[in-house]
Amino acid sequence: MTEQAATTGAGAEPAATARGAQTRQLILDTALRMFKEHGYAATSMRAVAREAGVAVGNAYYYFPSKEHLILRFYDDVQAEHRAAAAPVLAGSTEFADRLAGVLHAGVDTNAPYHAFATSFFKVAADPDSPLSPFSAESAGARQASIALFAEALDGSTIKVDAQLREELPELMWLAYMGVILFWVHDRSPGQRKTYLLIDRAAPLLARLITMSRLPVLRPLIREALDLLRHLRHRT
Amino acid sequence: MTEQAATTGAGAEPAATARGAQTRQLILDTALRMFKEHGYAATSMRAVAREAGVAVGNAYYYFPSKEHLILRFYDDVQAEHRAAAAPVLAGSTEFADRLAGVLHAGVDTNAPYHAFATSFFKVAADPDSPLSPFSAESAGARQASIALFAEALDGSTIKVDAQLREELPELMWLAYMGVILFWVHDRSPGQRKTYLLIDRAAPLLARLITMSRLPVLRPLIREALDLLRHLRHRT
DNA sequence: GTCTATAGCAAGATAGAC
DNA sequence: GTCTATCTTGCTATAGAC
Repeated sequence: MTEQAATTGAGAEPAATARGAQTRQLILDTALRMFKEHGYAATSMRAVAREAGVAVGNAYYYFPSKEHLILRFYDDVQAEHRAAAAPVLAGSTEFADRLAGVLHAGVDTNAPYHAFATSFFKVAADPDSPLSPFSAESAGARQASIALFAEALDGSTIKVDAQLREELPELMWLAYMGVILFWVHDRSPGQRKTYLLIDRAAPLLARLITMSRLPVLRPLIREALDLLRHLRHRT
Repeated sequence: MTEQAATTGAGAEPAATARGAQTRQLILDTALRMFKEHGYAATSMRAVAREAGVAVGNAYYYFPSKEHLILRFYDDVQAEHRAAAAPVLAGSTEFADRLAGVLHAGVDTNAPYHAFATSFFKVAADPDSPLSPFSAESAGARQASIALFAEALDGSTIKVDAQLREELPELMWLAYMGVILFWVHDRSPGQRKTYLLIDRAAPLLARLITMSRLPVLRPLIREALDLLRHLRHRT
């Protein structure tokens, strides 16, 4: 079992001594609890500090900004995601099952936070925010997540066009982002529509990927991949 | 100049008397000018009020929040989209050209404001906000936009599977939302990557849509459409 | 290296008098 | 409708204690 998700390059948040680590954890836990209870926007740094029994300055000593509190939270969720996905990755070699399983696990780990996920989703939507899934600061968590999808692909028996296979883990991660986007907007009880989407779209994608080697589709796929490579890099 | 864009159901912003309407317009014009000059974040409500020669409270009397100032602005831009798309819709019957043309027009009209478009985007990304493109309140604007894509489709010579054709305008609009999402994150000079995406993805989509009638793809398309119908309605 | 206390800034937003 | 005064909040600064 992999213990360590790659850490976000979020910058040093001091925790040299044991006492320091404890204080930092206290602040983080307090903040996340309050976020869950009252939402992100409605929870002020002053309130977090008061509730945790520390000075405001102390909170800022450990976390450069309010948003960085959530960044840490992302890391935790990502680590849980991998753990939650482990069973299905050990149990099936069917691509559709493995993909659906990892997506399921992703939504499951986020489920307890659906209520306040919306309140900080708008923060994550800002391209300039370190919270953006595309930002440099979240590169660590992103790479760890992509690696999880690579694992889902590699352990499957699906036959994939060689060029497509190279890009597929990142594309699967993109699909995951799409699922999260849907999930955030999903108002059905228990977000059951999101699960419906996963369970029915995964086999569809598996069939489409299998068909990627057909002569009719291959040139289309190749051109799409070429476009993707042009678009990927910044600037 | 088009007076009325489809209104966002953004709520009443008082303009009872003639003088009131004048004051409101003054505040709006001043704000938009300053946004364009210095960006959204760098323009404070105090500065807007001072520049317009009114009190801060007065600005808030007409606009519930700083973000609502942008909303009004966005309405104006939206109105330009249809006008900007008119030439290409009158000039070609090729589906790829028409789709690319409408998408181009959409990005073009937004282009001058890319720098502070992210500010609006943050608000629109919040599922609870009436400004969300998926919200009930923005249904009017959304339908108008979808109608524009329906026009792009109907005026083209492309052959489409009957069931797919029914859903295609909405799917094209969804693709447009995706393009905007990409555009907001696009840091390349002049957002040239967004134009690259449009110009190369549109022909690809056209080919894919044409192929939707092939026996290999048809069942896949049918199932995807069935899923789409299950997911569309709220709750 | 940790942590407190307090003061203060600029900004978004509001209350209530006129 | 319009103003002034005030509140709240993210965040910074400083100075010092253990």
